[in-house]
Amino acid sequence: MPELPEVETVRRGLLSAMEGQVIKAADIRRPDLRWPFPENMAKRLTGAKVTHLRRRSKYILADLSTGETLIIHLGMSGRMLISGDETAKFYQPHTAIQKHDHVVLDMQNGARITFNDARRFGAMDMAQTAELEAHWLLAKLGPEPLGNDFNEPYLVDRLKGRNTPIKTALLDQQIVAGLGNIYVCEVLHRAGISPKRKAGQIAKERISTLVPIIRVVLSEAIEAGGSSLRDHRQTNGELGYFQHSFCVYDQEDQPCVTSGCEGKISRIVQSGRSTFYCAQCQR
DNA sequence: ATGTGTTCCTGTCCGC
DNA sequence: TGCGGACAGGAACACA
Repeated sequence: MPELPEVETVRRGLLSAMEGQVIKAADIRRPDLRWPFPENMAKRLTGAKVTHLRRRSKYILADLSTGETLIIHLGMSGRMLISGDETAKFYQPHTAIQKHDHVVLDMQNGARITFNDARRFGAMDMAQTAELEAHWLLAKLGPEPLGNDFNEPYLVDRLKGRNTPIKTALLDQQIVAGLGNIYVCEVLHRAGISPKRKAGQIAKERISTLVPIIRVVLSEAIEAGGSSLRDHRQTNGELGYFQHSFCVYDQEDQPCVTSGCEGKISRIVQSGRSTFYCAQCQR
């Protein structure tokens, strides 16, 4: 799925078509994604103005004039595509419904937002905006990696005593919210830390280096429009291009790009997920 | 409380 | 070509 940079790319792409605009009609084409859609979702969306379009971790949050917020998660394969937006830099005409188009929002300004998700690991829910932070999907999330609450003392403290590998710890959304498999691999490579090292056994000076590296990697990826491997698309259908900057992810058997390193990228499996790293320069 | 493995679902790719 | 198995940007859940 989209990790934080991909979700942020999608949010930015949706801004001009959605923020400040009224939802004219909502077509909910099946009863559920990962979970059932909320009661009367179409009715609750119709006629509402989107006052703000925000992001929390990997969730897109559309605050509505009705006092509710639409919560959107893209899962592994979710896309949001815009058509019919006259103000768009790259105009896309409407197309016929495609396979796996599950939700279609028609805006008063003529723009259409289509949520497409082949694997249906995505989700949508609605909640009172004032009570959003208590929503079960959001309540336990850790701090935003690009925000001030995520800092060196915080991370050192949260990893203290943890017996799980650092790779697994950084994937834990309760520790830091927004990293996924790609960016954790890339971050650990830049930090020169082995993904296998127990989180609680890494010197605090080394843990501290992770904070700025996480910020830089995510920021660079957002700048690049995210990473498109299989599913991720920007809202105009364009690919992201951060995948061309991968040092380790999906680079099994490639030579390590660290200057002076003679190593080769390995793939291992941790907690059921692929980890890519260089055993030579990541210790 | 922490750590690990399974599960949801569809599509694609690789080897035989 | 066809078929089976592995694998895919996530994360809730069940269990040790």
